[in-house]
Amino acid sequence: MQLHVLEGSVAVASEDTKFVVSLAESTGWVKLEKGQGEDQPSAEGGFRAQTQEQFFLVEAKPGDEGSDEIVLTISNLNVGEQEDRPASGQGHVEKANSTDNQKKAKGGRRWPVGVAPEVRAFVEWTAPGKPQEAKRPFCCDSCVFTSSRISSFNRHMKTHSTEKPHVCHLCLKAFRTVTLLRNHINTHTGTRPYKCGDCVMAFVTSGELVRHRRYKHTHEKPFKCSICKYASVEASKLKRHTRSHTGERPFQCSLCSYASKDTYKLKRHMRTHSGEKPYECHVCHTRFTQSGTMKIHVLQKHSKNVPKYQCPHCATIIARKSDLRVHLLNLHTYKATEMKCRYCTAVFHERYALVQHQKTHKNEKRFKCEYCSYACKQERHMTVHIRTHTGEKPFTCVSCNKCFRQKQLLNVHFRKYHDADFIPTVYQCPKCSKSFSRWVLCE
DNA sequence: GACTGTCCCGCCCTCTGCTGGGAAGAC
DNA sequence: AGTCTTCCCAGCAGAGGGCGGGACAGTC
Repeated sequence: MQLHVLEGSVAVASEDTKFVVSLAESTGWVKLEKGQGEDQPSAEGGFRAQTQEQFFLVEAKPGDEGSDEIVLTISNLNVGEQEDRPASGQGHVEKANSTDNQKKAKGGRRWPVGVAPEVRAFVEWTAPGKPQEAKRPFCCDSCVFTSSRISSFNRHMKTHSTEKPHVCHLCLKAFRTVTLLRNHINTHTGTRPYKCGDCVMAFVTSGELVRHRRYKHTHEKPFKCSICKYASVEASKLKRHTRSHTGERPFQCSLCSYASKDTYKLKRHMRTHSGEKPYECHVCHTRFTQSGTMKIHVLQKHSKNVPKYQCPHCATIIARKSDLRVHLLNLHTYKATEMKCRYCTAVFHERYALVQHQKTHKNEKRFKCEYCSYACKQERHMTVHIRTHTGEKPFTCVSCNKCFRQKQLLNVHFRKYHDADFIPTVYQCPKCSKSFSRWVLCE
């Protein structure tokens, strides 16, 4: 008996015979088990909607003696395609670090060597209990890929291969397809076929142009955050944004406890360990770890018309916005606890008001002598003045025991009368040329 | 096979805001 | 002279925009 299997359907020799396709693991053969398949796809299953038919050669043999089984060998008629293709298991191992949707290898059956991927896909598709994914019968056993077309499936299976036959003659980098190689070579030559109609930008691939247009012109942001209003042009940006909600920090510093939400921040953070300062001020050649820091430096230090920030509550002008914030926090924030004036009984809840109030005491001669009308601004001056009333002279000369009310007076006395090296300052009047011990201008 | 759109990773940039050390002035 | 306060400044992290480019699947 000879059967052929149309893509997505089973053609059988007898109209009233149904078969269950299963794998004989020990031999690598595929069995069609006769007569158990009420829930199996029938020949009338209706999967003939393909434009391109792929044929398999199915050879039938009698099963074990006494059994009712018919053993079929299914082989791909497109032998030439298969011969160049490594076993898919190998491809799966190579692909283990590939993209997420490619990573999720299914934990299905172990296929013996020599069973063509198409056969596996078809058998998987017809396996008992397998939900019928309508019109996508070709399922990769190394990942979640499914396809309705054998051509797409065949092409997909090559992604599990390491074969990259198309090599760039400029940098020797290899690619799986001509298209990829061509795009790559365009990056060498600067060829940018996809030009933006609204600006001068041009790109190597159409995808880059589409993305550019979304960023710059259409502002279409298809990827929307389910938690906040954030929306992005790219899925990766939404993924990065989502980490600000989840707190996830996948990128761990190897030298400290810091972990970042994206690779760039980790790279930037590593400069704090290496001491690298890649940004140099073109004027004073000071180096900085971040470009933004340097930019602020240049603006504040080397630019005319430096922007200043006026405090909305007082006349203070501050160079940096962040410092204005500190100023507002320190001086203009309401404090529940009362702040008392150090000179009087007034109380305030805002530090700025307190400081302003205390300045009103600044020129006050708050210290008044209880013996005379003398008044002064500082307590230490009053202390000295009080001695004129009490007669107290606490500073005594160690050489002659003469006493003084002020330390400065004692010092002057000591230098003048007991210091052999003392040379008195002489002030000469420019008019009469007379000499004086202190500055005097003659009339 | 070629074209196209999508996805993903990576890189770099800007803007923003917080922090702490140091200088300078006030007290 | 010592202490306190304010401002200047660089360091550094958070968040997001924009682009480069490789990989891959759908379609013709």
